[in-house]
Amino acid sequence: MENSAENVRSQMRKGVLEYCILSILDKKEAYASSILDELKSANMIVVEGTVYPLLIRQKNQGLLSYRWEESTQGPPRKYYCITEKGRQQLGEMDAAWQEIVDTIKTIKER
Amino acid sequence: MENSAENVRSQMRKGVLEYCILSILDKKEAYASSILDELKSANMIVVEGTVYPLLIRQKNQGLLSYRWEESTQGPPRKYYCITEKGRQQLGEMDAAWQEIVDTIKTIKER
DNA sequence: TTGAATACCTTGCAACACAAAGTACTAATT
DNA sequence: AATTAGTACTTTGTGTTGCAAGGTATTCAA
Repeated sequence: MENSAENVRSQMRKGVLEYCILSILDKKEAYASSILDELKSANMIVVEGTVYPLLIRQKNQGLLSYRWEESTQGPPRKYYCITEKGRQQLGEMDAAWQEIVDTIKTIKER
Repeated sequence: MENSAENVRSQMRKGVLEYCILSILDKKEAYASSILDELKSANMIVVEGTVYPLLIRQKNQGLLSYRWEESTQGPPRKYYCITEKGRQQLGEMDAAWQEIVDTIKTIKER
């Protein structure tokens, strides 16, 4: 029922992943697999079944748009791109993140 | 369906709250209402319905123990205290938290 | 005895991450 | 031509979490 170390990380990822993905797409458009690679290289382990539904959710909320692009290596890719609304949301997330970081610092330092 | 700013914060709290509570109890024992007050004063808005079940969960996992203490002002208080196992878990959470903070820094700086 | 303050607890719901399985396209083997 | 490996996208079901809303119980003052 519990894999302590991994479970701790999994729970902390909640809500933060969405922030990571918007941040990645704020720099340049990308498709799901490449986003997965970037997250892994930044030490954030995630799986497909988490990222795909998340991208669809964000698209349905109007935070992202996408276009199909042919690939010479395999099936076509769905390139996601942040929207204006997505940038606003990202701004809110930057603030929320900073708040949480500060809160924990406050609690720890007391 | 959505109160964007608040919802963003609520989602980010997931998994982090547990960390905050263990951190607070690592310094000194406390009862639920006083923990709520400390969280609020550190800018982490939470409600009773969140904290009580969380404390019970952590107790059931053996991370906390408690004792009842009479109060001159109202009903008796349930003072929670971190256990050895709780301290170990807290150590893992410290590492997990640092990892996430670093991950986001990495993504943002690229 | 009524009300306010304090403190604890429960129920039902929505959001999220994950495991596991499935679909579909391309290119290199066999 | 058929099979296999690689790439990419999608869906279903499960467990965990935070929250709103409501409830129980104790003490003390008006």
